[in-house]
Amino acid sequence: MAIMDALSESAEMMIKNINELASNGERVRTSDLSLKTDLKPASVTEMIQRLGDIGLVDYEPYHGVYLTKQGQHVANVIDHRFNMLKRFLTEILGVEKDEAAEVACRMEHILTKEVEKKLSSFLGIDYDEESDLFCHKINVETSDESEFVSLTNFKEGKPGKVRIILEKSELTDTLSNAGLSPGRTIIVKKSNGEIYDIETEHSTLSLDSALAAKIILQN
Amino acid sequence: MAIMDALSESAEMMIKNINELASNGERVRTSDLSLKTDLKPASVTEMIQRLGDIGLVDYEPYHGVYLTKQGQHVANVIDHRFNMLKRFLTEILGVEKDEAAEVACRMEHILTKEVEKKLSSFLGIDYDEESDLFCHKINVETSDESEFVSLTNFKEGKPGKVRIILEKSELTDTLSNAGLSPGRTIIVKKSNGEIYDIETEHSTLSLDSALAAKIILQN
DNA sequence: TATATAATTTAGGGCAGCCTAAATTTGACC
DNA sequence: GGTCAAATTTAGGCTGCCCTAAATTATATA
Repeated sequence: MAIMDALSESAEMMIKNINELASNGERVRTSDLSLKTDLKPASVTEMIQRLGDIGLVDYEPYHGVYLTKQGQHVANVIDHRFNMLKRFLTEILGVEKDEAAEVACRMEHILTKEVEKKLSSFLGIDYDEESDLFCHKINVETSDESEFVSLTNFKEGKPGKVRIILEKSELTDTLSNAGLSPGRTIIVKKSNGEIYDIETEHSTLSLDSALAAKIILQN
Repeated sequence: MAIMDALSESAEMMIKNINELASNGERVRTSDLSLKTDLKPASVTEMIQRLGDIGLVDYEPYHGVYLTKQGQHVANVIDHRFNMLKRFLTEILGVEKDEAAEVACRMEHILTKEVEKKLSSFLGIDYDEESDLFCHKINVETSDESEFVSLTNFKEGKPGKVRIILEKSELTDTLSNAGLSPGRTIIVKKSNGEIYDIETEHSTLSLDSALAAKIILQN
């Protein structure tokens, strides 16, 4: 982990891009990295030489690079962090896909291992302490069919399942009694951005936007 | 907002620190900024000169700086982002306070306005579109007494109120029936990191850590 | 296999952000 | 009001990361 702490955002991005271009077993070429990173070839060369010096890539002049075991580990960690952050931004916050990807791409270099673990468990991903990696299960449950969005962003008229309730007031019990609790299915009947009319399995109710924002649904 | 996009992390940090040292109406001195930022005085001078050039601070050589209206706005935005991020990290993810502050301090420079808004509404903070500021209410509800942490991190023997349940299986109803649902008070009787023995208002039960991690409590 | 072209690297330059060391200015005290 | 210590700025250097232009190497093709 001391490895990761010493890497700059630029260095990590290069490793990430090498990993993404390394589909087959062949070395990744400077020109391909240049295209993907929007850096000039000379800048790519400079960076991969530096990465070679610290043992993260195997660099053969004029013939490209591949990730070493160490480099692969870094790539895996970054990849996992990116996926988690993007999922959080889109599914929980309701940020639009492209912007979520951009922001996640900046944030991925900042996360600590601790925050990574917590976010992981928040999103319901298992972490394997042994291998120090938890990349395997990340995409299993993620289908475009089923997205998590806040009630304020949820499509009207369609049934949605309540997945998360972020509640700080005493209204919680009221909501639960009305059928609005994790696991229940509800329908957003009507909304004007201020007030949200909800139909639950055995009741109807209205919420203000502040409260609605705290309820996360899955379609 | 185009202003914020052009600022480096270093520049934003300097503005943030100037703001924090500007308790009274006096100019903030180079030496104080040097101490607070862990930069050498010469480096501080260099940065505040640059900030002066772009109109974010009023810089008088040998006499320190204060934030201009524009600079104050930047400081407010950063401050708000920091508070939101720290709250999210501690209350929602259960990250320890100091680490949360460190990570939030890095992330605050990356957030876009869009993500800022979404996170804001996720945390239940109102955003005033008119003034383009939403800093006023951020600290109102934040008391050190009352923190949100996952059940796996919750102190044993102390009562806690269930605030969030992240549940993906059919166990939700069973938990609800047993008294473990948002709004209910429970006590973590005993845990070994694997199994958590819980006492609810009208029942007792055991959870595995995977499930326990999905339950967020407030003390 | 010689050569033209494409790919890559080297050389050298710029900028941001840090540093140290050497001026410079301020302000307090006699 | 002069002097001296402390605070501040200037000067100049270094590194990371980016660039362009020139040199070098690889390779495809005649």
